[in-house]
Formats: sequence, C-alpha cells, structure tokens
Amino acid sequence: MSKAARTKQFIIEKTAPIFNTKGYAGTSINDLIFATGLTKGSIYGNFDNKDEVALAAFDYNFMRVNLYIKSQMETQSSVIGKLLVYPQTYRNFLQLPFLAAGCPITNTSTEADDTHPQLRSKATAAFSYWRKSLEFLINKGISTGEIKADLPVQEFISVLTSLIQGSFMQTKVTGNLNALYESMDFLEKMIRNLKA
Amino acid sequence: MSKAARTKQFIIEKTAPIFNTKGYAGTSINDLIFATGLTKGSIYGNFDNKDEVALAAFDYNFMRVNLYIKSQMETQSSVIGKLLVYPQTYRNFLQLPFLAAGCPITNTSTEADDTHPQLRSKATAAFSYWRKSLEFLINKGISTGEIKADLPVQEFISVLTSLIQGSFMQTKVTGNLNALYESMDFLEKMIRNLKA
DNA sequence: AATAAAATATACCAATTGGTATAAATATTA
DNA sequence: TAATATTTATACCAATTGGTATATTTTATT
Repeated sequence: MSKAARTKQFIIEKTAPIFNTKGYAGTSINDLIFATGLTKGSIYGNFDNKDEVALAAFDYNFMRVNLYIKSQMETQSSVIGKLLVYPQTYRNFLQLPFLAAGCPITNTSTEADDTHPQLRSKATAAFSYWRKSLEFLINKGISTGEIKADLPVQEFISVLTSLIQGSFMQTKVTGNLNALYESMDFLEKMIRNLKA
Repeated sequence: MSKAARTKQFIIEKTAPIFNTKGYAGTSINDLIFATGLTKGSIYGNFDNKDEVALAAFDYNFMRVNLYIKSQMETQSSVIGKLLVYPQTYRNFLQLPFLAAGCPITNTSTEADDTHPQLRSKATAAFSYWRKSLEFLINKGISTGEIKADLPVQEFISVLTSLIQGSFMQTKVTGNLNALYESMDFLEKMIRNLKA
C-alpha cells in the first residue's frame, strides 16, 4: 500500500463519521481539515474535490455496516438466525460507532434525494444491494424448506427494511429507545414466524 | 391581519418547501430571497435570522400534513377507517405537494438530530404529537369495542409510524414505488386486523 | 392631509465557502 | 546516493455565507 493510498484511506476513515453526522452540505473543507489534522493541500492532493471525499466516505460507512452484519451472520447457521442479526444489530446501535450517528443510508437518502444525484445514486444502490442480499437469503431458506414457501418475499423485504429504517430514525431523533425496541420486537416475531 | 403578519406568512409559505427539499444547511438566504421574490431587508425585517424562518417553516410543513390527515379522517366514522387514512395518504404522496419533497418530519429528523437542537426538538415534538393522536384514537376504538382489547397499543404505534417513515423514505430515494406500496399493503392488513 | 409607525430596498460587512498555484518536503527508484 | 516522482504545506483567490445599517417607501392613525 503506497503512502498515497494510505493517506487517502486515512482521510476517508477520519471524515466518514463527519459526513454521516453533519451531512454533505453541513460538512465543510475545514471540518475535513480538522478531522484529519491534515492540510488543504493534502486533501486536495488525494481527492479532486469535496464530492469525491463524500462519495468515498459513503462507501466506507456503508461497507462498515455491511461487514459487521456479515460477520454476525457467519455465527449463525440457519437462515432465520441470520435474519435475526438485523434486529439484534439495530437494537444495539448505541454501542456500534458506525451507527451511533445514524444509519448512513437513511442520512444520505433524506439529504441527497432532491439535491445530490451522485450521492442519491449511491444510496439507491445501497438499498438495491440490501434487498438483493435479503432476497438471496430468504430464497435459500425457502429452497431448503426452512422457510414457508408461500411467503410474499418482496413484501416481507419491504416491511423489514422499512421497520428498521423508520424505527431507527425515530429513536435517533427522539432519544427514546422504545420505538426501536418495539419495532424490533415485532420484526423478530415476524422473522421467527417465517419458519415452515 | 396586518401587512407585517401577511408578509411573514407569505415568507413562510414560499420558503417552507425549500427547507423541506434542501434542508436547513443546504438552504441559503439567497434561496429565501429567490423563493419569495423579496429582498434581504424584507426577510430580516420579519425574522431575526435564518433559524427563525426555518423553525416557522417546519411548523408550517408539519401543520399542512396534519390538516390534510385530519380532514381525510373526518370523512370516516370508524376508528379503523380513520387509521386507514395514513396508508392511503402516503401511497399518494406524489399527488400531495406538501409531501412530494419528502416527509418534513423525516427530513428534519435526519438532518437535525446531531446538529440543530431547536429543529431537533421540533421534530421530537412532532413525533410525540403523532403518537399521542394515534394512542387517543386507538383507545377510543378499544373503549367502544371496535378494536381488540388485547392490542399492544404502543408496539402497534411504533410499527405503524416506522413502516410509514421507513418505506416512504426508501421509495423517495430509489424512485421505486414498490417498497412503499408493499409496506402500505401490509400496514392496511394490520389495521383491518385490529377489528375485535 | 399630516404625522407617526412599520415595512422594504440597497449597499455594505467580516467570515467562510470550495478550490488553486506553487513551493517545500518526503518517498521511491535507478 | 542522485534523480525523479509523489506528497504536503502555505498563501492566495473569487464567490458566497449570514447578517447589519441606513435610507426610502408604504401603511396606519389622528
């Protein structure tokens, strides 16, 4: 790994939480300088502009959530066990540094939907990826007979993702964990109920 | 209504959609000038600063959603009919100008949770009001015998609000209406299932 | 119609925005 | 180790930021 690549990675890691917390418009170059301890020259030497840092930061934030979910799923053998990783992860968001400032997909989506086409397309791709992973997992469960064959897969995926995004967001802003816990209780019941 | 009061109202009505679309940090005074056709002097003569315009704009955006829901509920006599107004409203968000740029509560929540205490507290109060209204309505349905007495009211409210917020947001950013429709289908089934 | 009060437009302000040019320092390679 | 390429720091830039002071116009009151 060259010095340049290492610096680039360093900038991404240090600024990703800032973008997730303050948003794209709310994060200035000075914020990036402060977060990294580097100078403007260093940052512009490694990235063409603020956009590029933001896009790389989103990828990084999304990847961190993904890797965590994936690693937790590996401890589970059943499809239902793997699906339960989602509610269990979001329940504990306060203990997970990459989720403490909110879900990067939610934060990016609401800011970028009408203002930043590139970020918007990253958020859209993230949703698409999430849904595809769920579809793959559920279909595997159906084919092995673990999960009911008559499950309306797409509807279930929509409900799962919406419950997570909506309840997490609500709890994040109100500071009241009940909405999250109650929604995750409900989701867990739904998941267990998938059993054939 | 004095001239001043009318101008103030005019500024709120013209700028509220901008704040909802671009967010607080993403909206500049020049945006307000352009949206109203007024000058900086007019705006600062009626508001102390950008914050005050933003806070008033949030109240206005939230009130518009509220008034619409309320008016739709008045056409329904049963509690279940009134509850069904929610999924029906959000299904048609593209036809509703005050929702086309996204739900003001979601947009404000994700931006303000870590950056703007005053806006955050408005968003929190909005959630609190929404939940109280639902609680009142559902308890009325339980006391008249329309709704199952053993319903876990708080959990149901959490699921309803999370499904709406999460699916609406997801659809808003991806441009794919399926996630919204499927979540609202599910929510409608849940609501009809409340019947005693 | 004259006066007082309120509302509005213009010009200005310092600070900050994102971004660039260039020089100095540091790594890499021959 | 010398030459070269890469990386970093500094100083600067025009444009924009939120906000103010003041002059002018409009509105309400007597």
